[in-house]
Amino acid sequence: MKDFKAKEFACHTAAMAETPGVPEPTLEEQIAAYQREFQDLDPQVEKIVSALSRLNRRMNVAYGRQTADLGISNAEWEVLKALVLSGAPYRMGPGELAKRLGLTPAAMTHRIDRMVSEGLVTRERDESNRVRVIVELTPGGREKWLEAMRLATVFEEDLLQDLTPTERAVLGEVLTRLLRRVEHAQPDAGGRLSDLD
Amino acid sequence: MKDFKAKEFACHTAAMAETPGVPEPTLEEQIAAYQREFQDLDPQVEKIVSALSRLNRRMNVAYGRQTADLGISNAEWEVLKALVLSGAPYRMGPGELAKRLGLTPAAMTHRIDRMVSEGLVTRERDESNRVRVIVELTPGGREKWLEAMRLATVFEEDLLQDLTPTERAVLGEVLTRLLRRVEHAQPDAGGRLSDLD
DNA sequence: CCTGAAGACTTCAAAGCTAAAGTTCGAAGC
DNA sequence: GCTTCGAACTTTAGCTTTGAAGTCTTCAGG
Repeated sequence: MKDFKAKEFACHTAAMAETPGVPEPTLEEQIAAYQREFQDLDPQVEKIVSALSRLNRRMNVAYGRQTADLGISNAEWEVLKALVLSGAPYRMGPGELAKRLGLTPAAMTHRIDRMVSEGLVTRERDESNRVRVIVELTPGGREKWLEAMRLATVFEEDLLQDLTPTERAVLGEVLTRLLRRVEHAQPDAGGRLSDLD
Repeated sequence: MKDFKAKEFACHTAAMAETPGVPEPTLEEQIAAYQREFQDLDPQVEKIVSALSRLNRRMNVAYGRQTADLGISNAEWEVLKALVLSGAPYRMGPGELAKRLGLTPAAMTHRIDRMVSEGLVTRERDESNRVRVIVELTPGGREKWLEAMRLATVFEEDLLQDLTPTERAVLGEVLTRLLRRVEHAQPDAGGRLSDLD
């Protein structure tokens, strides 16, 4: 099952000292700094963009901890997710997976290697077309995904807990609209850089 | 100035074919798949979370392209940003920078190496305390940041263009509230995984 | 002074990713 | 039937980042 690294940041080496000198700027402080250094900036726009970015980062950290607790990495969770969402027999080719996750086929090969050795998926040649390879989720892999999902949904519900039904509806609608806008302006690949839908 | 790689994804090798067989699921399709595979899931919550994540990814891709056009990487842009936001003489120590960006001191050392060789920053020992090192933004580095900022704000304004003033206000307020909630629940480090405030 | 301890970087080996060059299999021509 | 092209992985070389082990500097005792 691999060594399974601690996965908790901020511990680069044995001791890392809390560094009282670097208090990490709040969102408000940061926006003030932006305005100081770059005059023609709409603070409202910057607030939205910065909050969105920070929020996403925090969420990824939270997901990373949860999956780490389950003994899988965030990278592995992404693969499990793609396979589960593909439905039914939970099978995909490495190339298809690579495209879905936004990484190169080479990286996919290695990632699958690891996951096969951990029993999360199986890899075999398609006998009806021996150029193809089939990656299939194992029951254990599916169970891991379910456990991760249970943790994730609890976290997400908790995160949105204070929002009123109206706020939730508006937030969902507005974000979807923004997403459509970028996807339309940028129809190509999804690229890398933190996926985790 | 380095080779300066193409930086355009989706071109893993010479030809990459548009792959008509993998249409990339829409947000709606994906949520439907989630509900199929995981019954007790609130579709509204999932919609918000997924849209947020996808939106963030697209934005990072957009930022990456813009900075690439300027001849700097996204990683370098983050360093420039931290230095500019620190204000005044635009100086920070490598350790401080590392903490701010959420990477290890080792990675910071290498990143600074590259940026020094590209003339974006200078590195020298603090003569009053020779254990410390001072990284200082060069005028050229500051100019790069300004150019990147100009592009970024144009993109951001364009992204939010369709939102009414009310929607902008609500979105900013709600996102800030969510951010406060996670930051409170998770006061520690910011971790890695796509920064880009 | 000299020594020991702690702090702030840097160096080193290993992991994971990308780009580019194989490798293998299937399908279309001649 | 043999050859050539193309598709779908895999392998190789080079980078960036991490974790752990130095190196250098400062400071507190003895």
